[in-house]
Amino acid sequence: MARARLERGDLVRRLSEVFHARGYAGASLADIGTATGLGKGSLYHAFPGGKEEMAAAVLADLADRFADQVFAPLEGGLPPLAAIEAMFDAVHRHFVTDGHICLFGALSLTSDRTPFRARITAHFRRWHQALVACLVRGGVTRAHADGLAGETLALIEGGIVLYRAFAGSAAFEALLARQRARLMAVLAARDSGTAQRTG
Amino acid sequence: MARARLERGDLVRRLSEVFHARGYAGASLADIGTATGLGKGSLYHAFPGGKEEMAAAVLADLADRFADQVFAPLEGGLPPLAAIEAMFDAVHRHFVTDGHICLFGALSLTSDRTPFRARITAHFRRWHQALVACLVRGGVTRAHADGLAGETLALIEGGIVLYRAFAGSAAFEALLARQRARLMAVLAARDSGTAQRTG
DNA sequence: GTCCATCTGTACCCTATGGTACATTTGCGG
DNA sequence: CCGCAAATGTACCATAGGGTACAGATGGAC
Repeated sequence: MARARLERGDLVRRLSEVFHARGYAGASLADIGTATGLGKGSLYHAFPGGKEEMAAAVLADLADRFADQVFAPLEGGLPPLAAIEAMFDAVHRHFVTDGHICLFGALSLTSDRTPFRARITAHFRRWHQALVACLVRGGVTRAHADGLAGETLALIEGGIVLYRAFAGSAAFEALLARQRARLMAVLAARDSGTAQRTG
Repeated sequence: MARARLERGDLVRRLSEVFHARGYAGASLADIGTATGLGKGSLYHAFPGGKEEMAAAVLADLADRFADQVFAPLEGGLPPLAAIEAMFDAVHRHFVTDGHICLFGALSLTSDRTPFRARITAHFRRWHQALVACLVRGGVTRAHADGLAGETLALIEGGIVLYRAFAGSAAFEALLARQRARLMAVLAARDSGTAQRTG
């Protein structure tokens, strides 16, 4: 069998870049062909479902990455403090170091009736729940954890908007550091039994 | 002269809804025609520049609204506390009551080289600066104000992402209330001379 | 009522779009 | 070296895309 020119992982990464740069509706097959160096034949061989399947693959890849690097630490047995540090490290690595975008967020804003709506909701819901659970394990009340988790997600997603709007990661990185410190402080306070409120 | 079927304001609002629902690239002239009830003739009469001019008009309208309802209170002579309340009221009204989206944020995420890049940057930069200036007038140090302003913008933009992802405004409204309270607390603390840190 | 600029719908144009068909190449298993 | 399935490029298709041309409708000014 003829070897594929691109490993599937690389191919999906290229696709991710195209959708990132042009948006789903804005990414034409010609763009995709240029970005991947592949003709339609190869693309439709790899993704018989066409553009929609390509985007689905990118989303699935993103979901996997998050499952491994973000959700697993939060949901797993790691101590809450370490889990949250791991989450922020992963987020920083993903969005700053690797220069990715949150395609979930972009698709969420872009179109009302995207075929990916369910995936988007599931992604954020899982992230939120994992973070809440982790904070609760760290001794935070559920109500307080709920607020903190929503705030954290919003800061990250909004940070990415500003990241792109300002064409620089400084503001985004500052937001990450700030929220990381806030969560650390809350957990530390709970740990030492103090009833201090930070929200 | 024949009277236009739609006031320009209404027309722009309809356009806003279409771009909101489909994204810029995803909104076809057919969609726009359906949403406005106008044929191409009328549309191109009102916007000779086509789709791009339509989107520019929507953005200009949005910018005007923000200038009036958000920037003016912050930049004007209003007491900082009242100005910030006004800002949150306007944001709530705009995004929740009126059900609008932040087209700036959506466009920011969607495509790298959009012709609206400069407008997007300008919008967020002005908002950020106005908020910083207002907080500084309220006695907050510039560095602290800078952090708080970035955080506030990110929470609002990220809140909109979650708003749409969860298909409900509850989380967004909670975020608004939370951040409003936080800024109020900071200003109140400064006002009473306390050195309390909240970030 | 007439006039004329404004406004509007329709028919049309060219291009780019997503998608298909298929002949050709590639390279592992034997 | 051969066979064969995987992988690929090219030519092609039907349609929808944005945009233009233009004839007709509209309605205030006079």
